[in-house]
Amino acid sequence: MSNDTDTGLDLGRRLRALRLAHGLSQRALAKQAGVTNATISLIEAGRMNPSVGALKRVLDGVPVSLSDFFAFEPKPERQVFFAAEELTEIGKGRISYRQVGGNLFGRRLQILHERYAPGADTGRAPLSHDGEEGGIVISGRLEVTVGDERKILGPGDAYAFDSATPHRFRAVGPQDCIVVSACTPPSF
Amino acid sequence: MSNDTDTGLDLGRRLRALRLAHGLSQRALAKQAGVTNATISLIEAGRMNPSVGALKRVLDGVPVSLSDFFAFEPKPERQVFFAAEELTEIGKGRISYRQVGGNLFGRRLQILHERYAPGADTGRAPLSHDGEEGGIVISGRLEVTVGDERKILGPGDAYAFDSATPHRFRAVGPQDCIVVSACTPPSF
DNA sequence: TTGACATGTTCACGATCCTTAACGAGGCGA
DNA sequence: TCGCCTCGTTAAGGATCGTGAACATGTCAA
Repeated sequence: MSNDTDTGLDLGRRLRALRLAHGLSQRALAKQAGVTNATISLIEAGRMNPSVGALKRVLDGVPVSLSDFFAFEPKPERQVFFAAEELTEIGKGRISYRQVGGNLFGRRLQILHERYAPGADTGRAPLSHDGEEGGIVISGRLEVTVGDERKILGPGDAYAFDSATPHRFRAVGPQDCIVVSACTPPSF
Repeated sequence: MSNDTDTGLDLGRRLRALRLAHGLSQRALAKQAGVTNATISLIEAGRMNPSVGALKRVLDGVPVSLSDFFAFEPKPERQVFFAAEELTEIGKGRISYRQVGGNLFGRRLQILHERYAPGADTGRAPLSHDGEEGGIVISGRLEVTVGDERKILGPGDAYAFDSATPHRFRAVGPQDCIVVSACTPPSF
């Protein structure tokens, strides 16, 4: 750990995931929190060990309590993004189901067909509810943020993650975005 | 708040309560935590706003998680020590009741320093409320009637019974009788 | 392309943390 | 009483935080 200020807390990861899940830029969060964007950047980069007061101000800008912030346990790494050709075909009949991540999921799945207007945005997502979810982009372009990972997916690309991880979806580009998604347990 | 580093978090009170609850001195906690006793002292005094890493090290020495630490809601400040002249008089006539603590709202225990003039008598007590009470005679002689039992107590003697039982106190002998009593819940 | 804007990063510097090393108060046995 | 220990507090100074101001990159519209 050459340059890092390692507290063994994943402060940076935690904060970045939290911020992105709420659709905030570093400067936006900094403004709400009353600190500077440099502070956010350095904390997220793990290059500084903030004071409790500073961290509280930052979290008040989200807002999230210190207790909840530290209660959030970042999940162990797992494959999140799958290229189009990585999907496994499990289609039956005349419909082709191409499953994300092989047999990672259990059986209590609800599958949705979603359509995003250009620029549509899920905004913030609940920080922690049990379950898993995933989806496949059919057409258009979808920006997916999961934890501190962000990627723009195109037709055929897919995502899959644990619902406890903060996440966010946003359609980018000029056309509608169509996604087939699934989650468990079913969430009307 | 002249000199204080006030984060609105009661960091100092939290930490002190936690440390004392674990029977640790500042130096003992500091040693286990790998920080210096000065750090503990300054944090508890509210004269410094520790870094998250430092606070984590301190809490690891307890040990308590950051989440639990911040979830812990410190009780509203309440007076703990009372000088003799600070006890609030709630008696009248020939019996003096001097209560520990002025406002018992939200408390479960009422403690009284009682002084009976010679021959003073409580009469028959209301027998409705639940709870327990008891006391120790400090000086003089006290005739205690509980239910159908009656006894005269001298210095060092004590009593304890269920408040629902009819009871009565009467000072006997030539001198004042002093009793320290307690009951739960408070009876006003 | 160009400009305008937003994003995240980096750097110099004043403010603050955290340590080292003291101090005063209080308890206990000789 | 003395000596010795432990307690919590305080002062001085090097290390680090957090800021203000740049920088580099990417996106979008014209």
